[in-house]
Amino acid sequence: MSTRDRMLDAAAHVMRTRGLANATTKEIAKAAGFSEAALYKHFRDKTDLFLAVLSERVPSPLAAMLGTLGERAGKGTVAETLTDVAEAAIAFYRHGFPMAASLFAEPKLLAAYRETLRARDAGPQHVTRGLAAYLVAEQRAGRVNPGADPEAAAALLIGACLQHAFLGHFTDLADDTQVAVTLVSTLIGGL
Amino acid sequence: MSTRDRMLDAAAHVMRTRGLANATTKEIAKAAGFSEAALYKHFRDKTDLFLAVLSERVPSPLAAMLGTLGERAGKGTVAETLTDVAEAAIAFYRHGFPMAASLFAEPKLLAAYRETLRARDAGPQHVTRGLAAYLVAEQRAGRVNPGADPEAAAALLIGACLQHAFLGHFTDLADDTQVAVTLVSTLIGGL
DNA sequence: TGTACATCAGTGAACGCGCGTTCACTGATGTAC
DNA sequence: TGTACATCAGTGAACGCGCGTTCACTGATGTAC
Repeated sequence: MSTRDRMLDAAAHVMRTRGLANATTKEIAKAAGFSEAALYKHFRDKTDLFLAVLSERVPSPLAAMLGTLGERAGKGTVAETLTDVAEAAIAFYRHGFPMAASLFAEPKLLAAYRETLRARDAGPQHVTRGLAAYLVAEQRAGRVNPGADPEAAAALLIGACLQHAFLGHFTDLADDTQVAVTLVSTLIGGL
Repeated sequence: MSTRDRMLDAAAHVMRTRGLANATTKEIAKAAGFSEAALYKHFRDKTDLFLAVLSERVPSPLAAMLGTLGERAGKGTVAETLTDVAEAAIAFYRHGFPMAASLFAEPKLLAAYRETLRARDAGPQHVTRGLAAYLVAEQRAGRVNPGADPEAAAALLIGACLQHAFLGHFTDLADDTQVAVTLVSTLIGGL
């Protein structure tokens, strides 16, 4: 593994475990096993390092899953597919939440990150959008109530997953799989 | 307004506009119109000041609304009540999100805040719980499908509101009222 | 093969700066007699 | 009413510290002839 990669891993680790405010060059260098000066051979400054971490160490298994979601339209039951999506979303948000939330402490870093997301045509809104596309396909296949609003339905499910992941950082919570199943069946059944 | 109140207002304002990382004693004192030294006549240290802001300047109109929700059971339509709740939740989360999220940059501050919430028996999980209680009442009144899971339904709606407020900090979004109405009708109708 | 030089990843020590915090102080207001 | 003192909110200037960043340097590796 390259020096740069080790630095990115170390930075991501420190950011996650100690928080953005305590992710100092000293801490990151120590965790990576290099001198602070070495950081500046690979990154222009600390902001450059943080943006690289955000771009290269905040993977999107969720986006990957949503990409293949189109192929699942019409296969299995809708409930099964939605439950898989919900479980993936919960796991993804739980892991990513602290780092993403941290950015709100540094508006300039947040703005810079928002800009790189925009350039890559990525961002949090694409999760809901991907799920909505799947629901549209299932609607066409007659497996989802034609009167339902796919965007809203996707927002309900993904939002509940985001909140569940968030609450996990405040209280001990019920089993994730259980939660995913219950959310999906309630969403499908209506009130 | 007392000096202390002006300091709390100033601190809250700086935290919101400049971010937690830039909410220095110098900035806060300047915004309040006092010297930095004066801050230390009213708060033991910076952490004490921040915790006071969190306790006294993060109001819970949402909690207040949820408190009176019990009285609305059986009155108006369920959809109307849920839409009101959704609108209030969106407004509340949009305003409070940046400050709450910031805390994840300072795990020690987050832990201290979590502790004060615990002591007051408050916290983010109470929003969903309050809404769930209302839904249970409506179920008893036969105005909500008895097969629905109230906790899950509340989590879907509140979660979608939280996510919508969060996304508002990333992209321009549709009108809040419109969103609230669509979410509620989709939740009620099912898939 | 040996020698002289170039390259380059990484370092230890120092830098200036802005931070949170404390200090001795001021000046206005209240109080006793 | 005047005088002497106590109280107390607030200040300007200074403090030590840890931060991000830079500097001159080292020592290993590659290359030319």
